[in-house]
Amino acid sequence: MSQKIRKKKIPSRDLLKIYKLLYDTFGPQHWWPGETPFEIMIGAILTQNTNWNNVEWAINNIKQARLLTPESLLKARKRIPLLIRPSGFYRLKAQRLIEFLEYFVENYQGRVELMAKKGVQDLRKELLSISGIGKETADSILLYALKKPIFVIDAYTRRIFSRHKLIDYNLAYDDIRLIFEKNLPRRIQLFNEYHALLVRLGKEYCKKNVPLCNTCPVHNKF
DNA sequence: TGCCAGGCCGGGT
DNA sequence: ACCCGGCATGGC
Repeated sequence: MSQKIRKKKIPSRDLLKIYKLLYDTFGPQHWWPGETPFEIMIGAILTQNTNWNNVEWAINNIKQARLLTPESLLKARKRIPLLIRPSGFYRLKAQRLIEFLEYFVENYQGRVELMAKKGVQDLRKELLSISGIGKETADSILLYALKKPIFVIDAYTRRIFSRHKLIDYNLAYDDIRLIFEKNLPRRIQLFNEYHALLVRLGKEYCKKNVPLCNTCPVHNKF
């Protein structure tokens, strides 16, 4: 039997309460872990279903090859699979990177500031039209690279909130996203920190086959 | 050692 | 509208 769908909306104060609890527990997470918006974009694609350590390894390979710019990476497209090999699914991700790079260079000259001029909803549609960029990847790019007010949902978010019976695990991505966006102040920094804190909590306490332990800082707190 | 990691796509039902 | 197999490496 599947979990009951929560019928009442999650009150805004609950979401803020959880945020404060996480922030008080873990402190600022300084996300996204990348030095430039472009590096963040690359990382968002490479981290799909992949441990972040492997992604860092891959990004460092690109850096050491001095190819961490849209144009240079696109020109060296044949080297991409080998460079990003540690991040897994490397042939697939090489294709995805190339598709994104072509889009980025052709439409915005590979310049973040030009891309960021466009409205968030238009950008989201554009990103989602690229094969290999789904909702979480698009939203990560929008929030962390382009500083747009979009709340990123990931497996940890879904798992944490469903285990605490605040949402149905199978609720659609955008439905979960809108719960956060509608019940929180529309602030970039809040969206940034909240998602990062959820990943932090998830990594330490909410892995796939490990039930939430009673030392989880959120356990029985709301 | 098997399971997992900050998904996504395409084909089948 | 779901459901599933495939994609791949490295850490524990």
